[in-house]
Amino acid sequence: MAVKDKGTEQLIKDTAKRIFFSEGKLHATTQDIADAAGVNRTLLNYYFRSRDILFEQVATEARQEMSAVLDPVFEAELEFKEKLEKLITVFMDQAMKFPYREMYVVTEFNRTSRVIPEEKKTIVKRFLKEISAEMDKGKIRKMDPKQFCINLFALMAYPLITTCLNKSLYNVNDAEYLKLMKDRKKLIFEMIYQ
Amino acid sequence: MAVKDKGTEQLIKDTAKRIFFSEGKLHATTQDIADAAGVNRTLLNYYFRSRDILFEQVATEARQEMSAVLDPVFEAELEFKEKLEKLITVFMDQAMKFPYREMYVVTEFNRTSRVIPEEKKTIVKRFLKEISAEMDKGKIRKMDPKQFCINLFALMAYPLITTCLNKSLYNVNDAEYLKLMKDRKKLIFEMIYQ
DNA sequence: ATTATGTTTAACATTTTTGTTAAACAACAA
DNA sequence: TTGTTGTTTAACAAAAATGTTAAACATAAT
Repeated sequence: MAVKDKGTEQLIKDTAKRIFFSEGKLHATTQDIADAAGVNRTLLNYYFRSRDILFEQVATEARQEMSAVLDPVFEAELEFKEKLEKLITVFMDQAMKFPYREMYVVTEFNRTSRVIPEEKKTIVKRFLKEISAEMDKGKIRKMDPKQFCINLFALMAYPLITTCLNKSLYNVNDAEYLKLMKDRKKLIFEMIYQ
Repeated sequence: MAVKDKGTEQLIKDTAKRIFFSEGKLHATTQDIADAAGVNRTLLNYYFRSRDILFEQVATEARQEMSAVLDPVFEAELEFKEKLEKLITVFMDQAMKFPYREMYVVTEFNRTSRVIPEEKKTIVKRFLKEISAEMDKGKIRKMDPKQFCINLFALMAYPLITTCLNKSLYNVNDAEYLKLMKDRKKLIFEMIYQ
């Protein structure tokens, strides 16, 4: 019945991630997750003690996966232009796979007002400096570098957390919306980098 | 104790809206709402029969309020440039007051995959045509009009649903973030209209 | 075959959240 | 006063979600 390859513990976590981050059911119950994983609900307690711990663990891994993918790009020794292109590609590929992960992190953050680790803030600060330097060079429109950063992430993240609404609003099917999202990579770059 | 001016029923709805849309506690319990309103929880059942009905009613009003504010702008007899400026001002003022209303509508939409009324789709179609015409005039960068629309709403909405996260990430206080958001009105316009 | 170990299950217990009822209360009219 | 209406409350009931326990099960080591 259950796929035992990677072990039940991993299966449960993967299922929880799928339900939360791919299907967007951010408030699924332990029973929902157990059913989707094809295991007895008790196993969630056996492996994770409590629902809160499972949720926290999954959320932490979500943040870590996001960092694991983005940090190397932020810290890469690349020209700003290349870094920006890379960032857009990497972020959007992730967000297309887990359209609700971003939203989950945001809502969780609102709920708990978690503290952002200094190391993360340092990365952001360095990126803001790079943006500033690029503005001085005249490569991008002059503005508060924070605004540039906010624009960038807004353009990347929002269309993916509103996928469902947009498909309905603009009358496009899955394939067409996927194409729109793929096209956005180039489009976003052209919008913010001149 | 309770402010009885507008009646308890209205007080409960207003409190629910505040908790959901201003404070972002999208999954507050009936007890949470009753406490915040300073009334007995039973009153929520007395006035609304069930939690679901209260939630549905509040969600419906949220959509109506959003429409009441946005539709007149969409349908106004204005030059595209003026319409766009107006739209940005109106939408962002609303979103600053109820930063989570947008997110609530999105998550609710994901959960229930509600059908969007034809009348709403018509408004969107007309707006897309206006965008198209403006591109032909060379007033805005050429692209799929849907992409233009997606960009616009992304730039307006996302920074407000990530307020909490951004303040922490960029080390800015409430006042500074408010200024950033106010400045965005002009900035967004300049970004998408040349 | 037996023991030991980790895994899974069913049955039960607890907690949290929601819904119902009947009675108390206040304001007002007859 | 009494009755009427709508509002509020406390006590209770029910449902939903979560957590615990002990026993069954499988597998491999002794």
